[in-house]
Amino acid sequence: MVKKRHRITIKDVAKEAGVSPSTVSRVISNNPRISRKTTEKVLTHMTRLGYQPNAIARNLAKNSSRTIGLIMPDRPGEALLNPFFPEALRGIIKAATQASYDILLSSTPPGTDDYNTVRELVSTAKVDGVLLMTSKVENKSIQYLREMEFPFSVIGSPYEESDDSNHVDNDNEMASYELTTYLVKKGCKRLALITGGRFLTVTEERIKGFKRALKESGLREEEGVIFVGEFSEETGKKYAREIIQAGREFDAVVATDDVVAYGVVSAFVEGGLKVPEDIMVAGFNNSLLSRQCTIPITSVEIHADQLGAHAVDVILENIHKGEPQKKRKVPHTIYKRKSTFD
Amino acid sequence: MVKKRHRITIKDVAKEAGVSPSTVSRVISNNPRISRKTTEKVLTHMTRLGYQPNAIARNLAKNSSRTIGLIMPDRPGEALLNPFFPEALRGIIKAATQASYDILLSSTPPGTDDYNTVRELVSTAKVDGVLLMTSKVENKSIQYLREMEFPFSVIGSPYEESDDSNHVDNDNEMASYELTTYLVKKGCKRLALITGGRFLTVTEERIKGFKRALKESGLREEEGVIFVGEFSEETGKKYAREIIQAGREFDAVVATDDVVAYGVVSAFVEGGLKVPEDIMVAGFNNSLLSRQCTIPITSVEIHADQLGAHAVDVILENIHKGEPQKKRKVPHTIYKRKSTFD
DNA sequence: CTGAAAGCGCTTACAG
DNA sequence: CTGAAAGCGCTTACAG
Repeated sequence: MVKKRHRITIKDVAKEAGVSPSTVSRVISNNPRISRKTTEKVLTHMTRLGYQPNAIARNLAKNSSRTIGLIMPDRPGEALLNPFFPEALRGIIKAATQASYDILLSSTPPGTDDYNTVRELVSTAKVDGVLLMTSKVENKSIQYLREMEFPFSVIGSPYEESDDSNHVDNDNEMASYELTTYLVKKGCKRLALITGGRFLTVTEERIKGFKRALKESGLREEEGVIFVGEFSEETGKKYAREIIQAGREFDAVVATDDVVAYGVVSAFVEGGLKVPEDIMVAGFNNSLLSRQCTIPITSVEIHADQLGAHAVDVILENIHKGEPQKKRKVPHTIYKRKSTFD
Repeated sequence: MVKKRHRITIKDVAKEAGVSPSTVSRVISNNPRISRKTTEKVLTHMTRLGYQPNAIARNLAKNSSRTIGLIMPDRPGEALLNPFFPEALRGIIKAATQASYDILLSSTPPGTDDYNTVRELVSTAKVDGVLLMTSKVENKSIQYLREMEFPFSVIGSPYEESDDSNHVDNDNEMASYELTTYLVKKGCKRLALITGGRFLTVTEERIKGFKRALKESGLREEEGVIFVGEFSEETGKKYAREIIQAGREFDAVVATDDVVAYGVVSAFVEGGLKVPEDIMVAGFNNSLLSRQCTIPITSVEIHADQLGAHAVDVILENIHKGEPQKKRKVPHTIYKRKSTFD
């Protein structure tokens, strides 16, 4: 049941305005061949009747949905830990709205593969393009989308060596390089880098940037030590304690995420070290934590909203040009806080 | 350009299976009147051809989009401050997916009114129901949806005295009551409540619960003092300092949000007070901050995911029954942490 | 149990 | 500049 409220259609408008539905349709789509006079007449009746074209019918006729399918991270818990997700979403929505595209939200039930969701969206014609926020490594979805020549984009970077078209990411190598260089300029001479898993592209890139910074700053490679861990406070604490106990005289730690950096700072403070006086600490993602903890932590803002907006743009270009787009890099910003002041 | 890849349709399947499109359609929708034999034959060809019904066409024919329009908070910055938003989203997606509904994401450009977005979604037939996550107070959208008898739901509570059907919220009065009672049982005898603006329903409800707890615990009304502020760290610090300077002997502070509670704790510590030994502090929302700060803060978990899931359910019921649904309350959980241990 | 036909509300060659 | 007609890919009374 619910309202049987006669939905007013293009025919109603046509009748009222004394023209054919074709003409009304042309007015709707701003077809220049319609005379001013007719256009105005039709418009008058359209607004008078409060007419809005039925999007579904239009989509069917035009064989396009003007909708982008958004595939969310499969581990939603992760999304809660940093502001990345909602910020990216904001950028996505803004860019899509601007282009008059809608966003269809999909998520992959835990344990399931993105692939099924993506296939469903594509094959049911619900969307004109797919935006993958998922960081799944082995990505069947991307492969499928390429094979179907279906417009898409991915936030993040692909495996090394693989095709990076349609990807949107920060320049992680550069960010790591700049952050490290900044610390060296502050006088640090022996630096530790705590990364996430080696299988992540971002890890490789940050290591590269870290090493390049040391080299270009004239430090020997041995002055930079790399610790591999996870995106957790525990990882930070663990390596910080190790650093203290080993008595290795580090004067700076760069952590791959603020949560890790936070763990590092905590353990140092507990261990009697002063941050930043004895040792400096910096992180990535400019999270709430980095700003609000007792010793605010210098951190790299990755501009998640821009990542999202660019990802939308890539899809739109892919749609319009009919071919994959070059990888896009989004600039970062380093926020300097107490943890690296002297 | 782009793939002209002949999309396979119901006609293709019909031809291959040697039946009419009507029959294929009935197989798709599990119509029981089709013989087993025919059904199987059709299914075989469907899977062989990899056929998927075109959702747009189906929606047009059925005059339903099987889509819920999600209206996001208009101040997205706010969403970043606590895990509410992504968690609610998770619940929404889960519930919608389960019912095979899609989620269409909309946001209101800053400064604009929700109302326009809502109107557009409704009048273009893009959605079958609208879920409002916005906490806008003066809500034209709700009024409009009611007038149109269009299915919807709202996360949050309406103004006092106004119609609360289709709303989903926590029992804020009860949560506040329980938290306060817990503190009194811990031995606290003089309590402060720091709230958000008085114009918010949630504020009124928390005040009620706070007062009721004092009364039922046998404390006089004067033992409970209410401070009105904002959802900010500053508010917390300001009132904490005031409390210290005035020398008023409080032994507990309940803050309406963890950020506020965090501010309170910081100011107390700076002022030489010990938490929880000298004074206990508790907050709401069980945010990352409450768990990870130096002195972890007791906090009320509002189960945002459940709020989201229930909001979807309300819409679905509204759709099926064709009438507004009763307000739903989602239970809360108090997480006890160091800030209230003795 | 199955099919032919009309319809959902638009768009767009085609013809004038 | 405008209209009649066919079509987008489904669904669903109606008839048998």
